[in-house]
Amino acid sequence: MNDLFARVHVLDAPYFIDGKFDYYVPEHLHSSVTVGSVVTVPFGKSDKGVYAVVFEIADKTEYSGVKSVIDVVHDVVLNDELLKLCVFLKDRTFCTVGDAVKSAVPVSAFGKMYTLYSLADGVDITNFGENPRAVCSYLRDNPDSRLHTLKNKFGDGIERALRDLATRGFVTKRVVFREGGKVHEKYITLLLSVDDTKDCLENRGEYKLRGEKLRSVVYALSENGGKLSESELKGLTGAGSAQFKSLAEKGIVAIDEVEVYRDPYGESGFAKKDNVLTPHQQAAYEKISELYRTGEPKAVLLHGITGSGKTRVIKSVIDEVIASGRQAIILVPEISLTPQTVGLFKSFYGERIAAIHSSLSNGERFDAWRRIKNGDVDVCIGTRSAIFAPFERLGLIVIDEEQEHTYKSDMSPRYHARDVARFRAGYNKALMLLASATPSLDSYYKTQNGAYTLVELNERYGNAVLPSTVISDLRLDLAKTSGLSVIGETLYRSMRESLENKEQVILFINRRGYNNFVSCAECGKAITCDHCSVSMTFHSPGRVFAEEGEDNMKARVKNGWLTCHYCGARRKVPTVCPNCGSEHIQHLGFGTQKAEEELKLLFPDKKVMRMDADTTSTKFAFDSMLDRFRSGEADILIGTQMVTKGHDFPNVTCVGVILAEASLYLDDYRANERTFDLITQVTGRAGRSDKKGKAVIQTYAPEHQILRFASGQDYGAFYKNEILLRKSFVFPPFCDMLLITLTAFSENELLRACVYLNTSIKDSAAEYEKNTLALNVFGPLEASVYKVNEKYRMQFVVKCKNNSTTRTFFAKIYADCEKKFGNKIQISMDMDPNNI
DNA sequence: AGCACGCCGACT
DNA sequence: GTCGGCGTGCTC
Repeated sequence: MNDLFARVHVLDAPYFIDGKFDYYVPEHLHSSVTVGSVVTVPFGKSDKGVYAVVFEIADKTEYSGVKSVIDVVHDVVLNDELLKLCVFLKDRTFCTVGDAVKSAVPVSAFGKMYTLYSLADGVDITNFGENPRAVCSYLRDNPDSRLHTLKNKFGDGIERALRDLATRGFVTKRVVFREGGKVHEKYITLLLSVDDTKDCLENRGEYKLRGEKLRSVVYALSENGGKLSESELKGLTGAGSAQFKSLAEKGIVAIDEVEVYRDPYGESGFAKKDNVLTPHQQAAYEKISELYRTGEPKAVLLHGITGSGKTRVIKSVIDEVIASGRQAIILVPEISLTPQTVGLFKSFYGERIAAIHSSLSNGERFDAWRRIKNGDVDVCIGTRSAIFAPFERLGLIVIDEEQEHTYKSDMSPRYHARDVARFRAGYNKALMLLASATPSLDSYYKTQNGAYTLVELNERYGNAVLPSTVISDLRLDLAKTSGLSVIGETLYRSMRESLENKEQVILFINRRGYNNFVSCAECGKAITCDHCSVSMTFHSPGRVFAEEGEDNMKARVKNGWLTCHYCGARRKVPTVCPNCGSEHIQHLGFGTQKAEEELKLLFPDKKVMRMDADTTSTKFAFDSMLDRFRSGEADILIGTQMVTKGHDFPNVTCVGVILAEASLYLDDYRANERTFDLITQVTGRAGRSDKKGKAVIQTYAPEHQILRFASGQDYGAFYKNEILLRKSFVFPPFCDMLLITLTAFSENELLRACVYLNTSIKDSAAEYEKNTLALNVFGPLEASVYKVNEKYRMQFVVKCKNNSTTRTFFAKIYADCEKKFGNKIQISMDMDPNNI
C-alpha cells in the first residue's frame, strides 16, 4: 500500500511556530485519519503527545525523519467549512490555528493522553548510581508507569532524572491515548421471566445467586420495569460494574451501551405561544424572507424598537428556514439571558433545538455538539461560541441584540461573532440577521452604505405605548437635602404612584457591590489593590448589616471587605489611611446593596428584589428571579446591567435609572453609544402592556444630549449626531482600532519590548509604499490598569484599516516579537477590541 | 511553550 | 574536575 502523510496543525503551538507539520500515517490508521480528523502526534524534542488537526493528506513529504501519528480521536471531525473557518480566524485575529480549533470544537471530547515510562530492553543497571538504580529497578518491575505515580514514589526531581535516562537510552517513553468524551450510558436489562425472577430472589432454581448484592440488583431491576441505567443501578444497590458483568455472564441481565444526550433544559416546561404577526411584523418578515429566498449570502439589520415584537418576526423566518430543509443559529448576548429565550424557542421547536453556552458541563457541551452534527437539531441557540455550531446546511444566523459587547471575545481567538457569522453566511449562502432596538453604530452605518439591508419595525406591539420619560436633575435634590441619596424626589414620587396602584418598579444601577470604593476624607486617596493599580471595591458583609438600618456606617465599614475586581484579592478595610494615616476612612458611591437598604427605609412595606452578579450566580437563579418578579412576588426589582435586557414585565409601570451618566465618562470612544443603549433598553422596560409607563432618569448632567436622545428613544438623532463625531475624530466605522498589549513581570523587560516594538513597527512600515499601508500609532502607553496580578501592562493603539495588508504586516510584527522575547513578554493583538 | 545544547561560576 | 545556572535555537 502507498505511504500516507498527514499535514497537520498542532493545537498548542505558539504563534510564530504555528504552521503545517507532516506526520507519517501508519497503515492501521489509513482509513480513520482523514482531512479534518483530530489526531495525537509526538511533538518537539521530548516527543510530548499533543493534539493536532489534519488539514491535508499527502502521499509524499519533503521532510526527512517524519514521526508517526500516534492515534486518532474518533467522533470529532472538522468539515471543510470549519477548517477554512479556523484559517480565517488565524488570519483575522492573530491567533494560532489551534486556538481557533479549540474554540470551534468541544475539546472535552478529545480524551486523555498519558506518557508511560518503562526500562529499555537489556539495560544493565548494576553500575548505576544509587538513585538511577532505584528508579530503573522500579521501572523494570513496573513497566508502563505513569509520571504521577513515579513522582509520588521518587519526588518531583524524577522528571529531570527520567529525561536524562531517556536521552541516554535506558528508559523508553510511549504516549498512549485513551478515547474520552463519548457519552455512552450503559443500560442493564433483566432477562429473566417473572417466575425465574421470583426463584432467583428466593435463592433457588436455575438462577441461584450467592451474593446478597447480586440479588439486590435483580430486585431493583424487577421493581423498576426491568431496565435501569448503570449509574442508577449503582446508586440503588451499591453494586459495581464487575457485579453487573458477572450477572450478564450468567445470562440474567443484558448490558447495552446507548448514546445518551443530557438536556440541561429538559425540565423547563414552557407553554406554546401562537405566532400571529401584525401587519407591520408581516411586512418585515416578507422583506427578510425575500432576501433569504435569493439563495445568496445576505445580511439584514432588523431595527425594531423595544416591544415591537422582533422575536415573532425572527420565529417566522426560522420556520421558513427549517421548512426549506436548512438550519438556524440564534445568538443571544448573555448566559443569564439564555434560559428565557431558550425556553421560548424550545416551546416552538421542542427536541429539535440545542443550547450552547458557557455554563454547560463538558459532557453537555459535547452532547449538544454531536446532536447538531448528527442532524438531530434544527436550531442552535446560545452565546458567542454557538456561532461554531457544526450544521451542515446552515441557512440562517440570527444575532439578537447585535450591539452587545459580549459578542466580541476578549481571549484568543479574539473574534467577533458577527465576523464569524459573515464568514459562515458566505460559505453556506445563508442569511445573517442582526436584530436590535439600538444597533451598533457599525452595523447601522453598513445599512447606510448598502452592505446590509435595513428592515425597520417601529411600532410597539399591541396597545403598548412608549413610556413617558423624565430627566430628573439630582443637583436640585442635592441642594434641598444635606446628603447624597440614591432615590431623588422625582423618582420617589413616581415610584410611590406606581406602588400605590399595585404596580411594579424596576431600578437600574450602573454598578455592583455596596459602595464603589473606600477613600480617605483627608488625603482623598482611595484604597487600592497591592497587586493591581486599581481601587478596590467595597462589599458589605451581607444581610445582617443590611437589615440593621442606616445607623452604624462605621460598623459596616469595619466589618465589610474590599475586593480587587481584577485579581480577586481581598482585604479588610483598614482603620487608618495607608497613605496619610488619617482615621477618616469613608466610602463613596453606591451599588445595588446600598440602594436596597435605602428602599427598605422609603418603602418599608414593599418587597425588594436585588439582582446582580452576586445574587444570580447559578444557572437558573436569574431565570427564577425574573419569573418570581413577573408573578408579583416582589414590588421593586433593583439590579445592574442584567435588568435592562429583553424581558417582558406587563405590570411594570415605573423604571428608574439611578445615575445615568455613570457610563458616559468611561474612557472609551463608545461611551456615548453604550449609554444610549443602556438607557434606551432600561426605559423600554416600562409600559410593555396597555398600562402607561414612566421612566425617570436621574443625573447630575441633565443637559447632556445623549441623555435627551435616549429619553426620547430617538435612535435616528443619536446616530446622526454620533456618526458625525466618529467621522471628524476618525473612529470606527471610519477606521479600525488595533490594540497591542504587552505584559511582563519585569518592568525592565517590558520597557525593552516596548522600545523594540515601537521601532519595529516604524521601520517595517517604512518599507511599504505610500498609501498601501495606513497606520496611526499611539503609544506605548500604560494600560488603564497598569499592574494586574504582579504583571505590568503597556499598550499601543493603532488606528488602521483592517485589511489583509495591515493584518499581514502585524502578523509578522507579532511573530517576530514573540520569538525575540519568548516567555518574558506576553503580547496580544486585538482588532477592534471591547475596551480601549 | 518546552527542551536540548552549550558555555561559564562554586562545590563534592 | 562536575553540577547546574540560563542564553540561543528548533520543533515535521
